[in-house]
Amino acid sequence: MNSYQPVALYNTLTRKVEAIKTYEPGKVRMYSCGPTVYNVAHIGNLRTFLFQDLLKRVLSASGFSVLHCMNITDVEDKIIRDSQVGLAPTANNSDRLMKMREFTDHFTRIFFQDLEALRILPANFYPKATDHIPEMVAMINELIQKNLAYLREGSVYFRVKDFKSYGQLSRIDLGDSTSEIDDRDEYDREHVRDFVLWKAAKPAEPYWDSPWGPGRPGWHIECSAMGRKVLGEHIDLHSGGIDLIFPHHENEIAQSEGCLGHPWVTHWTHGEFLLVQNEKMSKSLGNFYSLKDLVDQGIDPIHFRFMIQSNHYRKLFNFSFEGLRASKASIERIRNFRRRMEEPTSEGIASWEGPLGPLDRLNHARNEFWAALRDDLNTPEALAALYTMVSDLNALDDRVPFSFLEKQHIILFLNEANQIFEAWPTVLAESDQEIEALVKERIQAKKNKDWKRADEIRNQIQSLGITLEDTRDGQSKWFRR
RNA sequence: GGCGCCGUCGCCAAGUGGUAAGGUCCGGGACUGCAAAUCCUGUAUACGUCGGUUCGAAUCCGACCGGCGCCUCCA
Repeated sequence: MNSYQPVALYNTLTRKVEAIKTYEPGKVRMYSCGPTVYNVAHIGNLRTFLFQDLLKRVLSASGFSVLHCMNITDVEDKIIRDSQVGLAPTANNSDRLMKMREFTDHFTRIFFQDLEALRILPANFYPKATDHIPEMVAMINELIQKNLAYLREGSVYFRVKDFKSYGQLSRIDLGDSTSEIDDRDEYDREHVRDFVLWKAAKPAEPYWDSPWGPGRPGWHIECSAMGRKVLGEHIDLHSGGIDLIFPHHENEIAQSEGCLGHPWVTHWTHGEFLLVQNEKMSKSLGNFYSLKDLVDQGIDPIHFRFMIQSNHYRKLFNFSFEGLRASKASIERIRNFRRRMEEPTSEGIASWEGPLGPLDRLNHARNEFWAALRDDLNTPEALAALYTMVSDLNALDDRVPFSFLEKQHIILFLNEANQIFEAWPTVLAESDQEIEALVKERIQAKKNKDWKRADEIRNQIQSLGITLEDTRDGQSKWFRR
């Protein structure tokens, strides 16, 4: 039996922070709404994926084994619109499907590159919608048999009024029927709230054959069908951006629970938006930065990762380059401290005796760090505990140098924390013969009080991305930035 | 119009009833050939405004102001 620490997380379903309950002890089945691959992801999308990464890492570090499934939406209106450009009106369906696949493959590749650059842990499964048409068709059939769906002109719709708990997640009041008044619906549904499960194909659109004629799945059904196939009939955790609460997640619940006849997802969790210049980012507004845009400006993806991870996932966050600089400086502080702990210990340094020594302070910080993360992923508070420890131990080490053992314990904790933040190295820096030689030459120049030559060498070394630090004993340390 | 979120030091941000964590930036000092790193240090009488509840409120209640989101595709 695994031992694990409870993790509390805000549940959109209950609007409360509550401990994650798993269907199977110690094992979290987690489903995340992934990208719609009709363009490169913008940094707002990436914030959501970073939130899911944070959640997974905290769960893993707390002793849970996480089975994670993230879908790739590779069929949808915009994908069809943008992928069919250049095809002759007479093109046949297999050409159209192939063209669409080429189009989505391109953006899917970029998506995975972004995940890698941001050190987002891969999911166990990345099912694609177009690979699961039969599963979706089967699920729609089930809903029709249960009288929760109906056919209209080659399309199939979910009958919302017959799913009694509809609106439980988004708290939408179905009693408000004013919206029906001006209903002049293009799809001829029974009710405006009804949503499409299967969309009849229009001319010159790629399609799949179905019992209801040629068409393609509606947007919501893929998550219900693939989640069920991959993770089963009881999902512990389902996550996505806050905008997916309605209608997407509400509709997923309707479809899945309509079929299963029992609750499907225990814990729903949603990440807040990222704003840029206090405005919502969206692909349709065209005001978005991609990760590549940042990299082209010389920004390290890790700095972006850290900036996002140091803010609470349920709070609106305004992206700024100033914030990025602050994040970079914060990371440097931790890296500097880590390097200090790696330095060799002088002869005869013993460990602290009595209370309030470095290990006591370390343990205090460690407890606060994990408690904050396990309390609804409170990263700002977790990092505050870490920074406080860094300041505290820097000052203490100035007065009473740490022993080798003490430093080793501190490094272990930094490695532990890095399992979440992935922002500082966990291995010793490598050495380099050429740099070593230049540093020796500079030390000699310093001894000769040849400051000009000493500064020359330092500039040369710095241009290689290396920083020098002179020490009291006339030696010099160097490391890569 | 309906539902909901947010407003804490220049910037970021924790704290949600007991008397304002932390980071960053900027200034002063120590150390230093100069840097870098590190340390020390620099009045948040104060949490959008106004009222209320309370022995006590940034934290609860009400009103108002400001910003934002969802209700249609959206991370």
